[in-house]
Amino acid sequence: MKFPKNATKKQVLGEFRTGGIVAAAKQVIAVKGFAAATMDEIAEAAQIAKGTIYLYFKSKNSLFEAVITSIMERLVAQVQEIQQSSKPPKEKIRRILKAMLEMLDAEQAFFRVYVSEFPCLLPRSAEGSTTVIDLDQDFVTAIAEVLAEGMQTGDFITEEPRKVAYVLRGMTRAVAIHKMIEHSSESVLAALPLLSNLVFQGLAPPLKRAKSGTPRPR
Amino acid sequence: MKFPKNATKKQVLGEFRTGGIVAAAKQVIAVKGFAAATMDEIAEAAQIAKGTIYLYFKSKNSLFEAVITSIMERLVAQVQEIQQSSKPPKEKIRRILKAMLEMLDAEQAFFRVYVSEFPCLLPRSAEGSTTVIDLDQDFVTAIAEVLAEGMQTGDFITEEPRKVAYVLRGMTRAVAIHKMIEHSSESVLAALPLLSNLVFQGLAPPLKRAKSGTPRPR
Amino acid sequence: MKFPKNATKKQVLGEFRTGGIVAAAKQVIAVKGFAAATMDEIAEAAQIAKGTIYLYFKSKNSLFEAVITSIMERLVAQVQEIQQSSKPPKEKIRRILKAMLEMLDAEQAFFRVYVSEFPCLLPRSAEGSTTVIDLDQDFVTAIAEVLAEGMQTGDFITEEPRKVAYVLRGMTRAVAIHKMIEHSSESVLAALPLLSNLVFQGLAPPLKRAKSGTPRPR
Amino acid sequence: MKFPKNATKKQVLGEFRTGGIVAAAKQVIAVKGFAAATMDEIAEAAQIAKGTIYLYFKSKNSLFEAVITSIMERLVAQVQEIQQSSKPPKEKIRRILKAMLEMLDAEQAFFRVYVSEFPCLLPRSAEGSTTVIDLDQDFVTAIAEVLAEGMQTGDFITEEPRKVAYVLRGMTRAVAIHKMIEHSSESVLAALPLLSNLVFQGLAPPLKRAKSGTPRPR
DNA sequence: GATGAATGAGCCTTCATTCAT
DNA sequence: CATGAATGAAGGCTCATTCAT
Repeated sequence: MKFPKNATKKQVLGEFRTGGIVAAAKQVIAVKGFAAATMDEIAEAAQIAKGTIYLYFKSKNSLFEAVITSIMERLVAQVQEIQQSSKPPKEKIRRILKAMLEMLDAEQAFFRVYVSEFPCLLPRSAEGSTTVIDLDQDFVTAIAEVLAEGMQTGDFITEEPRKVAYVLRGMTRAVAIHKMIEHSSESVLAALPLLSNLVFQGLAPPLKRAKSGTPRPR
Repeated sequence: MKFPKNATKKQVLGEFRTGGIVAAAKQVIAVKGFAAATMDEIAEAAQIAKGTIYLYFKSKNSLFEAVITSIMERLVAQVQEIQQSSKPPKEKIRRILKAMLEMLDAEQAFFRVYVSEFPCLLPRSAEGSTTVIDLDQDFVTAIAEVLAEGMQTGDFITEEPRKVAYVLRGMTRAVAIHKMIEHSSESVLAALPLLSNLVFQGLAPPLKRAKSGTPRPR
Repeated sequence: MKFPKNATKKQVLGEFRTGGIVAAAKQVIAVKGFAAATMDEIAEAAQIAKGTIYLYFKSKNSLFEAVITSIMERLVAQVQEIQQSSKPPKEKIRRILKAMLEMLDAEQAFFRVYVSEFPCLLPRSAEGSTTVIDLDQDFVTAIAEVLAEGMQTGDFITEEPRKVAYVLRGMTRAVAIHKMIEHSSESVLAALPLLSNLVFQGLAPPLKRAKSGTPRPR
Repeated sequence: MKFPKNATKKQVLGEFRTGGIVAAAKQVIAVKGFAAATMDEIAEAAQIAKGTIYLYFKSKNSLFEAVITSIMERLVAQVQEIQQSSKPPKEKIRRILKAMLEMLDAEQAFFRVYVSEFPCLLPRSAEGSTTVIDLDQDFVTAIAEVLAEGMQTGDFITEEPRKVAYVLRGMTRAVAIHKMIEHSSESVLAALPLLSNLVFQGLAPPLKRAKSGTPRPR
């Protein structure tokens, strides 16, 4: 009666359910925010019974963690792939910025909450898993390593690559916030040249510029 | 029976209570977050009865608005003062960055929520006053005008000063997030050189363009 | 220092305050109903401080009792005067009906609650005084005695004068309810002929009985 | 999984709960009055958890509406059935009076509030449904039409059938109030002959009586 | 006496979680 | 496994009452 297939079936079904619940939760959270999202609404959006959610998630908080994780995992994977590729550091940074901006465009609806209530969830992660924090660390680490690499190649001047990694992320988020508050119709990705320039010049070794002339013509 | 003094006394007492409640709320929110902070806790922290809060604030939301406003007002005032001063644009930007970083150091406990749930509150502000949004707009506008000024003096090259203003703020917040997550003991203000450099170089007219004079010759 | 005049003054002032509070309470209750009327509103309507009410009334309930009493006292006085006058019974009943209808017109605003929540207050009267119940009893008794008198004169045939007294009152109230619900612009008093007729004919000794003597011959 | 039976089971359970809650609410309200009745007490009386009530009723007010409606619906149905029957008008009125008095006996406990705070609830009905007002209108209309019918048959003299309909109801309520206040052990229904007589004579065309003799023998 | 700021018990309502079916 | 009715703890808010001024 118990084939291996059966186990697989269950696993598949399980992942199917899990995915549907997470997707539904993401959608509801995007509209209502973390606190205001109720299990009833999520269950309805997922077209399952409320009790069923508790077969796959220990609690509301663990579901929310899964939601954030599902977004971060993809982004972290992309960034790590870029980091481990064989492009020059500046190109890597450009691609990372691009990936972040694209994610912000894609998850725009969810973003309001993603940025906003995210740190609020950090303490709660302590409950069960440290996955969200861990993922965030992986993300930052990947960027920091690209920066460190760029320092060795002379592309960047950065004494605190980790801190700068946070700053890069903060810059991309800021663009999304700008779009959100000012109701811009322009895509977040459109800010890529602006941010690239800012970063490349900003992190460039100052000597060259000092050599070539004064910024303020007179 | 009705001296001016009497009125003053009440006003003073009123502001005293208001201030105490806001301070208590700020503290509780800093620990628990907006949603999790309860009026009971805030009342206890303020050492008054729960009902008393409602003598000074219409609702939980309006109290939270007052908390955010109390922080933003000071920062906006500083930034506007800097903007209207007669310093060169770069110095203005440096001072604005400094003010933001100092605020983040001062409100460190509250910051987790300030950054985090801030956008979440924007829609709610519509309820009563538009003060929070308005303040935020004033804040961004002040920075954007300094950037615009810098563009005319040739210090900065920025086609979208407003968007860049958001980016500058995002960068300072990122430093606070870095400190928070990595549990750094270093002050947020310590990142001022890093950010100043990044911004000044990042926004500086590119060398080629600096050489050739006007960006768009005609 | 303590003249009799002083005492009088206090008494006068006391009654002045009491009257003002009762009037204010009546007005507020008329608009909001007993339960929804708050001491704050009453105080505001009376243009005094909330605490002052408690100098003259033990509690919200006792204030409400005073409000009802103030209305009933006048009506009871009128009815008793009519009862003790030397008019024929039918004329007395007519005048009593008129007095009740006029009261309902006069207290129209308050009536919604007077009729409505009045019995609800009866149990509460047990708290302090039995005045409201007592007044109501006096009222009913006066009418019942007129009916009894009319029975002796042969004007009415009523085996249960008390019960009929309640019915008469119920009829007048019904007219007020009709006006209230159907939003009639006609005065309640306009129903006096209708009610008089109904009562005089309804309570008149039946023809057969008048002729044959005993109602059930055999 | 989804038999019609299943649906029925739920429906049955739902009606069971609804009925139990309404019954419990009716009982609590009868003792405490509308305003003083708390959801806690009602839940306890219904032997369910407080939250369960909200599965079946949107709010305290809607529960109260359901309570009143549950009583009125039966009465209105009875009265309409009587009105549409083929009895002579006088018999119809007698039966309507009987139905009203029986209802008052049956709902004696609840009556104090039914009469009392009922008009107070009318404005609130506007919130959701107009059912309570509608039912009341149907009730009055049915009676008024019987009266109009009686006018055509020459049984009654009534220029304002609607107003008289209110008066008839007011008379029956008065009997219940009499019983309540005077703590009579006699049933309310016992007043049927008294009221019938009063109404039939009171509404009878006066000419016949004038013909057959003088009301006041001398 | 008069005031009105302060109190805190108590209310309605929500919603995460459970468990019998 | 899935369900969804039931639960009950907890929160925001009101308001009658008190008391220091």
